[in-house]
Parts: sequence; structure tokens; C-alpha cells
Amino acid sequence: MSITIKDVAKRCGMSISTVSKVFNGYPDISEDTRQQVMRIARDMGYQPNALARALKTNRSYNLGVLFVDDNTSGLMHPFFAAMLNAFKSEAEAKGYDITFINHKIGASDMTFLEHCRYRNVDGVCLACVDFYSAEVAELVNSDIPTATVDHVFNNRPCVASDNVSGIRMLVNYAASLGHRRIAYIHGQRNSSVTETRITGFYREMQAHGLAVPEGYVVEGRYDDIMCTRRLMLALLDRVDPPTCILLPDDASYFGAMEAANEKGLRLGQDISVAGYDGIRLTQSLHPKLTTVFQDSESMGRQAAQRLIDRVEHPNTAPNGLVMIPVRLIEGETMARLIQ
Amino acid sequence: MSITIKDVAKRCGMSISTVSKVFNGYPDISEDTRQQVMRIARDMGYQPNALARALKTNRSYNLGVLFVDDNTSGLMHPFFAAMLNAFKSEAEAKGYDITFINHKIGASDMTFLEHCRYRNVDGVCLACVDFYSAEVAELVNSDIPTATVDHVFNNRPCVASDNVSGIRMLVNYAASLGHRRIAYIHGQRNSSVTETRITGFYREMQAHGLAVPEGYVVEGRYDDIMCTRRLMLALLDRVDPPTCILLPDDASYFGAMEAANEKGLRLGQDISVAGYDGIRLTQSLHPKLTTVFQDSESMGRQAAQRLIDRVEHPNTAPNGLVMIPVRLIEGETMARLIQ
DNA sequence: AGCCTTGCCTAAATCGTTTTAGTTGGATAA
DNA sequence: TTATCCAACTAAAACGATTTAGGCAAGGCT
Repeated sequence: MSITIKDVAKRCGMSISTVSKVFNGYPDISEDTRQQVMRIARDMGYQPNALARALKTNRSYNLGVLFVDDNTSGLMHPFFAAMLNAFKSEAEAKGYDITFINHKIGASDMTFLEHCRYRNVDGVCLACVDFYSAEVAELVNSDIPTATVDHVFNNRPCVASDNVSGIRMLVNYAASLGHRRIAYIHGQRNSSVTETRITGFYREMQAHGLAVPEGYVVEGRYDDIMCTRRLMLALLDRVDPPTCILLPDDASYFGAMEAANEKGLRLGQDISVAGYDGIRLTQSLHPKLTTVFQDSESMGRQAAQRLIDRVEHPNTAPNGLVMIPVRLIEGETMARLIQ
Repeated sequence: MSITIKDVAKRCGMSISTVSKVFNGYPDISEDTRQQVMRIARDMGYQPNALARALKTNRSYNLGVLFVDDNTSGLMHPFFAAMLNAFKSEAEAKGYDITFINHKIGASDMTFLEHCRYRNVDGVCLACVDFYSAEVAELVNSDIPTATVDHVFNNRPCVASDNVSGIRMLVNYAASLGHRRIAYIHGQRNSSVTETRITGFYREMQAHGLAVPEGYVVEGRYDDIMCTRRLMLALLDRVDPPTCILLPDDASYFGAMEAANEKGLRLGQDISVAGYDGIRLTQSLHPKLTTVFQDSESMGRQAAQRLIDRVEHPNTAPNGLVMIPVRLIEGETMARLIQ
């Protein structure tokens, strides 16, 4: 159905090798021949077959992405979707397509590594996945180049958001506004992102000489409005309610809005909250959410760049960790306390 | 690096053909041999190479998806993301991986069709794309099986949300609550979805004998909070303001919330609005948005099923249009008018 | 004239599979 | 006994590319 190199060669009256060499920029081809082949190939609408090329060269120009969540795919989370989008754009600009790696393809269960081998991906980016699973370890320790997002494996390339600074900025900002009773509803514990933020929270609280009462740091869930609402209500019902509550992420803001409403409290005045992520949506709301902006676009782009770098220059030293700076967005949800 | 069929054959002391036949379920293999080959293959961790297989069989078990938007990718829109997610799950369950089709891969510009050929996709699903472009026409008219979402090409397989019913349900519901001045801020005009809804709007208004004043139907943008806010304020500033405003989609609800706030109007009491999509987020807000639920999950799943059906049974008659029913979600944003 | 470059091209092997057309050797039939 | 058949295997040709090794003129040098 498609036009093959053989068709082009025949039409040109030349050998297959010559046509191939034209397309691969070999020097031992005369200018005349090159022009002619190019013209005829274009006229015929010839497109080299990626499968055949990949089979021979062992380069598929395909990158795997690991974007699976327990429940639903990372596709549905605004932050991960934005990152994937940036990753994809950058990869495409460099000539790579992307393939989602999973472990249920058709009847047969595959490990992530098997799926990667099956599709001959040149490299794989691990973003939204349980980094502590055996499968992931197997993949990372294989010969397939990897890049990770927000989780470090030895000195392998990793793009990480500066979570320590991010959470500290929030605590510091809250403290600077006069808050002393600061609570933290954090995300699920089985991720290094969460752990990093929790540690940062305690450290910055300590730096400001602020106590963290029992129950002020409580496990919630990312992207879960109802859960956040419930936990926030519980915090507000305490005899010693916090004046400021840090949320798992921006999506949780909607839960906070409702909790505040139910209690008749005005956000940014009677009760202060802050999110984490800096997604577009919460920035066009009133009151505008105070949050930490994570540069998902830059993270996705750099993850792609660094992965491709590994793929194309496997013999240079791996480039380790890249920390992506975060930025405090001063919205309208944090009250200045009169002291 | 990887284990090939040759390695397995050697280890088994058999020919390559025999091993291949075992994996492809050929009948002329003895049970003993089958068992032995399977065991050794498993022990060695053998995984057939998809590239080689695809090259030979002309089946890549890869489906293309066309998910490009003018500005940003459809990945960022909750509705399309949900649909893609369902499509992906269904495809994976049937043994297919997915590849994003675009026209800028590396240095060379490709048409969508060229990209599909380059990657040897077995079929392609067109979801979030300009259906009126020449490129898309070229693709749809090629020999590559296609399935479309929300846009019909002749009798080719298409999964469409019942937009006519959806918009009519909203108008009908509004009318039944006593609304007579109903405005419609619709999405961008260059899509059949939008056109269908507009037509449906006028038709149902007429059916209820309701007039549509000049300027009551106005072009907004999907997923654009600011734009919706602006247009809604303009509508409310009229000498004959509507009592009910239909929005382009659920995401626009946030714009409507702000507009109502600015005017000091209570949503669902002083002013009524309705969305379109039924995404999770707007259903966990107060007031809960009245909207039309589009079954993105079912749409994605069925698009995958029907595309794969075309791929696997190319000689049966194409199955035309499947209409996915919509459902009115009665939220809290529509007031009952005392008459 | 003979030899060596150099420039330009081609033959053929190869990547890892699938699949068609045999090839065995033993059992059954005539 | 010999022809026939069958079950179970294998050889080899593809699929569409890349790449190594080599061929063949034409021109330059002794």
C-alpha cells in the first residue's frame, strides 16, 4: 500500500542502497543523484518505514512514559497532564513519538520492562508511578535509559520540583503574616514528594519557633475535594483551630472553599489557606488562591531533553538531578493577622 | 541485548519456525514441544519483538490518536482527557498501544497521513482536531481505518454525543422552571458540535414559543473562564437581561460564578446558569452545577471498540454512527421562577 | 604504460519475525 | 511389499529498511 524504498529505487533506476544513502546523508553520493532521488521520492510521496528502520538501527524514536496511577491515570490530574503535554511537545520537536507504558497489554500481563522491550522504546520517562515497586526498580536498573520526575534513583537523570523550598516558602509566608497556628493537610504518604514536603514543613515551622500541635499535620489526598473538605472541617472544629491551613494541592481548594462556606468563614479573612501547584484554574477564581507554582511545563520539557540526551549520548556521564525552582504566588487567601 | 527467537530456538534445540509457531498457536506442533518451548521461553524472559512482527505481518497493534488543538493539546481539557483515558484503557485491554499523531515530528513536517504511515498505525481515532482541514480529509479518505468522535464523515464509524438532545434538555428544563428569557453563550463556531448545539437551541426555543432576542446567542470559548465572565456580565448589563444563561461548558462555570458575584447575584436564585459536560469538578461545588452529562468514558471506550472492529474486520460493513445518550444533571444553579 | 587514487555506485548481509512450501520418518492401507 | 498418508518439524523467502565491503571508471602520477 505504502511506497517503499524499493519503489523509489526502481523509479530512479538506481539501487536501494543509493536511495537509502541519500536519505541518510551519506557523503558518497553525487549532487545530481541526490537531487534526483529527493525529487522523485517527494513526488511519489515516499516515507521511510519507521518499523524497518528501527529494526535495523535499533533506534525506534519512540519514548515510553510511565503515567499510571492506582485508580485512574495521571492524565486526569491537571498538573501531570500539563507536564505530559510539555514532555510530548519537546519529544516531538526532537523527532520522538511517545508510548504509554503499562502492564496490561491485551491478554498477557507484562512488566514495565517487558513492555518497553516489546515496543523497543529508546528510553522511558517515569513520572506518575509507584517508585517503590519492584517493577520500577527492574526497569530503572535495566540498560534502557530512564529519566524520572520528582524521585531520585542514585545518580540517574531526574527532574525534580524544589519541594523543600516550596513548602518552606508557604510556611515562611504564613509566619510573616503573623500566623502561628499553621496546619498541614498533606497528600498520600507513599511518595517522596509528600515526604519531602512534610519534612520541609516541620523544619520551617521549627525555624520560626512555631509549635505543631498533635493533629495539625494530617494525611489527606491529592485532587480530592471531599476529603479536603472533611479534614478541614475537622481542623476548624478543634478547640484550638488553626488560623492557616496548607492544602495538598490546588484542586483541593474547592474543598476548602466549601468547608469555609459551611462554617461561615471568609477565605483570606477569617481563615487562611494555601494550595500547591499553581494550576491555571485556581488563579482565575476569587479569592485567588495563594499557592506555590510548580513549573510543569519546564519539568516536562526538561525531562524530555535529559532523557533524549541519555538516549543520544549514552557514553557521557549521566547528568544527575536538576532542580526546578518554584515560585510563591501571593493570592488572596492568606490573611494578615493583626498582632 | 534482548532475547530473540533465535536464542530460544537454539536453547530448545529446535528451529526458529517451531518456536514461532508455538507462539502463534499453530496446530502442527506436538503438545510436548509446545510445553517445552513455552517453559524455556518464559525462563529466558523471551518477548517477541513488536517491530519485527509488525514489519512482517503489517499489523503494528498501534492506534493513532488525533488530539491536537489550535493552541494547546486536548490533553488539558478535562472532557477530552477523560475520553482519551477511556480510549487508552480499552485499546490496551485489546492489545493496542496508542501513538499521538501530529504534523511536526523532528525536523520534517509530515501530514497526518504521512505520520500514520510512518508509524504503521493500524487505525486512527480523530477526536480533538479541525475536522474541516484538508489534511484530515486526506487521512479519512485513505485506506487507514478511522473512527471519529463527534463529527460524521459519510458512513464511517463515528461516536457522537447526542448534542441535539443535550441542549434541548437544558432549554426544556429551563422552560419548565418558568424561564422565558434564556441566553446561550456557546463555544467556538468552527466545530460541528457547536453548530449542532446552536441549531438545537433555536429549535427547542421555538418549540416552546420562546423568542430569542438579538444578542442572546453569543459566541464565547470553551474552557475560557475570563471570556465567559465578560460575556455574562455583558448579558446581565442589558436592559432586558436573561434570567437563565447556558454556558459553553462546565469549565466556564467559574467565569459565571465570578460574574454573578460581581453583580451581587446569587447563582440558582437571582440568576440561573447551566453548563455542559458533567465533569467531576463542578459536581463537587456549591451550588452544584446544573449541566448535561456527556459520557466521556463511554465515548472513548466505544470509539476504541469500533475502531478496533474496523481494523480487525475490514471486510464487514462499516457500522456508521453511534449516538451516546446524554443525561440532564439537575444541580442547584437553576431557579424556579414564580409565575 | 602501469599503478594508485578518488568518486560514485551496487551487492548482499542483516535486523527479528512470520509463513509457505517442503521434508522427514513412521503408521496405515492396498 | 510398496504406495499413501499424516503428524511434526524445518528451510528459506519475505517484510523494508541500513550499512559494510567492494566494484568500476576516470583521472593523476611516476
